[in-house]
Amino acid sequence: MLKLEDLLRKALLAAIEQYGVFEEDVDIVLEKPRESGHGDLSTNLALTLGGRLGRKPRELAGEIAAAVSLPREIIASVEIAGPGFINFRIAREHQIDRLLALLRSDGSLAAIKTGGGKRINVEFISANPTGPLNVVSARAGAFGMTLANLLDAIGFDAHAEYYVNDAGRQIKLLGRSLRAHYLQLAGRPVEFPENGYKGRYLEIMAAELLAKDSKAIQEAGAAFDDESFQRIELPCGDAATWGELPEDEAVGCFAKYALMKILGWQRETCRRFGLRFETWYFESELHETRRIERALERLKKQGAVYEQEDAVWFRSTDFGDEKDRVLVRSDGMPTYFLADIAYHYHKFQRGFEHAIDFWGPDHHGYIPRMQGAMKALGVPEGWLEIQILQQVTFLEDGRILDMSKRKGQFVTMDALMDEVGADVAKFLFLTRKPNSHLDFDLDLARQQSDVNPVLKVKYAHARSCSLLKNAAERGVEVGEPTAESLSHLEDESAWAVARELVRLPQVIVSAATSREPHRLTGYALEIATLYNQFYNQCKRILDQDPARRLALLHLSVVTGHVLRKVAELIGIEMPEAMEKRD
RNA sequence: GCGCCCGUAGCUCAGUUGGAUAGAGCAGCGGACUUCUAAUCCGCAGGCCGCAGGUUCGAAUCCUGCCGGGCGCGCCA
Repeated sequence: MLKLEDLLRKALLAAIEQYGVFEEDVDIVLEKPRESGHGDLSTNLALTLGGRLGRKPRELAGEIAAAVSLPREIIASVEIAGPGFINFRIAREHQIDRLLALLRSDGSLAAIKTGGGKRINVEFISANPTGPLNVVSARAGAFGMTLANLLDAIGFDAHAEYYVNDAGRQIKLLGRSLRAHYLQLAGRPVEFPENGYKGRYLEIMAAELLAKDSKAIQEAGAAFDDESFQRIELPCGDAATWGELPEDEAVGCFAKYALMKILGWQRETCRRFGLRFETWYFESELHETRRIERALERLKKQGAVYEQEDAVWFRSTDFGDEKDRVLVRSDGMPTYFLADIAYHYHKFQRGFEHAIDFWGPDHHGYIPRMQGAMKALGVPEGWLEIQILQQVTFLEDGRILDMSKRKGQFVTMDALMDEVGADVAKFLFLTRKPNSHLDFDLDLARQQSDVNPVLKVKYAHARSCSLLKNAAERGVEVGEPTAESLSHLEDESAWAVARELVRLPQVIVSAATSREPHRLTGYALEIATLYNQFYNQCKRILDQDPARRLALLHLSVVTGHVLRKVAELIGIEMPEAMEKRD
């Protein structure tokens, strides 16, 4: 695909030299016209050039079209149309080559690997470890993972990362909350902490701890066997004795236990959702390795810091923020902001050439100060890229669900997967672009019916598989598609599928570079629709004469391959058969 | 009040980074099952692309100003 565009660009450049226009003067845009009647590729070159040269675009287009020289076996026709578009129609032989190139390991999907193996860090979800993962994290999960997959697909080395805020007030509050639940269950009067976590999960956790005690602790700890979680350590002793400890110490033990349990849940939820994080980065590590102080020192050295009213401030107004921000509170505690600076600075030091963060819309006001801090630390402009994922509103019975964690009334990511399945959820999240709000109607998603676009895609895939299976059962030798077999592709509906299939490399590149993974789902749906149309149009493929039959079967081979490729990027299953529904 | 995001069919949203006659799904109406799996397909109807200016060959897309909605504006995280 890209090679073809280069060829056209070169030819067009040669054709416009006569007007004294050279490569550096123009940006030649080639795109697939919306209407297939307008050819396979189109350029607006004459339109943009017309104004500059003081010529009528349509006339100019005619001249350029006449001057452009292209090999016949690649470009079948060059036409001018509309106000001055130049439209190219790709020769059948070359379209077939492109279809075949999709299947080759050194083909068009290899050609888009232009990232040079550069390491890119993609951080997403990073929810507080104070409860089970909330559904609002699911969208970030789907986007982050798919973007990481896309970056890998274009030749980068993407590194999915989860930041764990396992230090600070929230954790203390978590410990106090669990302790209160535990003591209450043990029949001891205790005041529940203000703003404490009241979710059922903590009551259950407390009950389990009360019933099984050290055994529960051992079990929770045993869940962490891999490297990322070596920081997780068992709390001292057993729960029965924690109640006797001074409150501060007891809180520490309860907090450790709660953290261990909750991280276990969160990790399991991510696994179930198909999210593979290469690193779980713990905030506590930043404290232990003194990176927080070191980041502060560095900011001080740059003169970006001052003291006022016992607190330490970052001069973020120097970097376009609306006010300066506190780094160290007057009680001597570093703020979340400072820890986050240290974390991102360390991310930079770890050798990533680029970092992408996915944040919720409630954090957008945080961007200027974070970017300001990176700049102050000498991190190159643009190194940190922050993507804001807009809000998801969940609807049930036509009403908006309140997702507040604190009130203990929330829908978990696990509940979502129980209800609609991971694939449906992922696909639906990825049908909207990142910066538009998403209404997720649970009643609708629960229906395993045709309102679910993902099923349409899966069905199209299963259909292509069953067609091939039936062919085999009838003794038809299918084998691999070749230029010869596909040369018998005649049906217009089949070519409509083919033309869409060969766009795959471009779709991947554009989805990756624009950070808009939702283009993948749209593409998959388009393929499914076109394939269904084709399937309806070309009745009884297996009863056709052998040459045509083989061409259509081979088109199905490529279709299946492309759908699986997209599914792999999105992280969903593509079944070979669907259960028959009556 | 200031900042960010959004405003496209009755509903939920796409719109290939400024292109040709603005699309899809659902809902509505009418068709196609002696089926290679109908979870499908075909047709009809549905639009002031929030409003008003501007930029240019050309704007749903870019700029400005309004209107409407969401979110944010802590020594919280």
